Amino acid sequence: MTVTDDWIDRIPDVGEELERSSTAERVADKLRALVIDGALAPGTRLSEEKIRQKFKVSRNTLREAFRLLGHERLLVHEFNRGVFVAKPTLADVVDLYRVRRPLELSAVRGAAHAPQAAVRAVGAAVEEGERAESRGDWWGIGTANMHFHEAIGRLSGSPRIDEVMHQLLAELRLVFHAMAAPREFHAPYLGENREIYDSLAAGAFDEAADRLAEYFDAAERQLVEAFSGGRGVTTR
Amino acid sequence: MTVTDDWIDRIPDVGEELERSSTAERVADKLRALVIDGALAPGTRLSEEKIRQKFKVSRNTLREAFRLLGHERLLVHEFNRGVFVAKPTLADVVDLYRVRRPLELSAVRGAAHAPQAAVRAVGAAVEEGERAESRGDWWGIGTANMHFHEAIGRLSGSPRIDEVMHQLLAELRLVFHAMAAPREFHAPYLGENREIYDSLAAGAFDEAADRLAEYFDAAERQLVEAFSGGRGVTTR
DNA sequence: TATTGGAGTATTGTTCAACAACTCGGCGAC
DNA sequence: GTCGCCGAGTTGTTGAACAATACTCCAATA
Repeated sequence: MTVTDDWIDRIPDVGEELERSSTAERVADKLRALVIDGALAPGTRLSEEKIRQKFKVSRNTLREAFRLLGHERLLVHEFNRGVFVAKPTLADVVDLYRVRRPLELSAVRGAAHAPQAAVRAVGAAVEEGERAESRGDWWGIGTANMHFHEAIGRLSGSPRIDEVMHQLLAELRLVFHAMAAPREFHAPYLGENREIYDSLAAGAFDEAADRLAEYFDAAERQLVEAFSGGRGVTTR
Repeated sequence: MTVTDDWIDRIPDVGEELERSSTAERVADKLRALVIDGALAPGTRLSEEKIRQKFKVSRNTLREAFRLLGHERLLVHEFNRGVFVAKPTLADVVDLYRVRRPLELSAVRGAAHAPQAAVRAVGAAVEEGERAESRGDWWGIGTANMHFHEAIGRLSGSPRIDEVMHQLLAELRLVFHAMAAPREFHAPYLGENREIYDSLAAGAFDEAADRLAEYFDAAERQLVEAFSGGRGVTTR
């Protein structure tokens, strides 16, 4: 009411930042980390009672957390039987790539409209991977690879695509746990990631997309092979 | 044991069919229908106590249902404040199309690999829309349009894409409730849907995709307009 | 020997009641 | 007109209870 009053409009929308989290969400976060890091092997049954004791929350809250992770497909809820760590099948692997392909490719092809910061984030993920390799951190290479593809998805500037990508990649980590030799999987793609990024940074979007498409073909083929040959076809 | 024992392998995988559903899921189904049909206007607050009385379930079960619908983005859960029927903003509309575009277009472009039944389902949705129009059922036209695009998504043969599409379209119904004149929105596109299908059925996949792309541009433009001009920019 | 049936146990599904933590609106002090 | 406080109402979380279902083991049977 005094002199100017429109400064309020210039404050950059703090919005959701100060979200407090519910207990269920925090429990879900912990559980998610355990699943993704492989501490809980695919197929493991999560007993309500035992987990409840570990986390010291009520059964109801725990069940809410289970629901959350179920929606992310990291856990599967079988009625009256309990929740299990998801155990991706060959069909799941193929399906994951069926979703990633159109989303990531279109993100790259339309990257002309993406902000510079988003492109740079892709580069940062590439470097993260290279650093991890130089210190022999194979799990770090995998993480960096996830970040790389997450950054690519972010090029499209869509929160919903971000979320879908995030979920898909979390599921993919499960796939790695379920397959035969996860250690050597990511390293070969470090070079390709850099090439994709270089094309991208140079504005050669279609070229980057073509390279990415090749990556998809190769990676999917390798995964399918690991599943069929490796260590028994996750019978399920 | 006796003569032949492999008949068991020939039984066509009854699998998931006989899934029993939890109470929470049934409640979620009812609520979803209410939201989609517009019985609950966007922005409405859903009091736990009142809904609980209506549905005669416990508060815990109800909260589980809320969580489910929250994940579908039909409800938004504000911590310590309650759940509200989602109120899509202009940004949401744009985002929805950002996701639909790559998914549906790639589904159509790759429809050569889709089974005939999937293509026929697209045609069935077209006819469903034409029937609805002939009897002046404008809401039915909208439903048929949803089915049309859901069928298109199904061309890609990916369960995950199916699920994403289903959610996106449910959200889109919310958009219609939030905008100015939903009645007249769908009818103009009936003709285009048929053309897209005809191209598809004729095996002209790229042509079908191009038509679909035009549809996206037009529909998004119209929706954005309805949001900006119509009845105040859903301030939020 | 292999299969079926059933009792008992463990686990999940759902409800209920209680209390803590928080939001919202109003009222009074300044 | 702003600030702070109080109280009513709602949500968040817990714990206990009971019903419904699945799992295990053992005996009966063919």
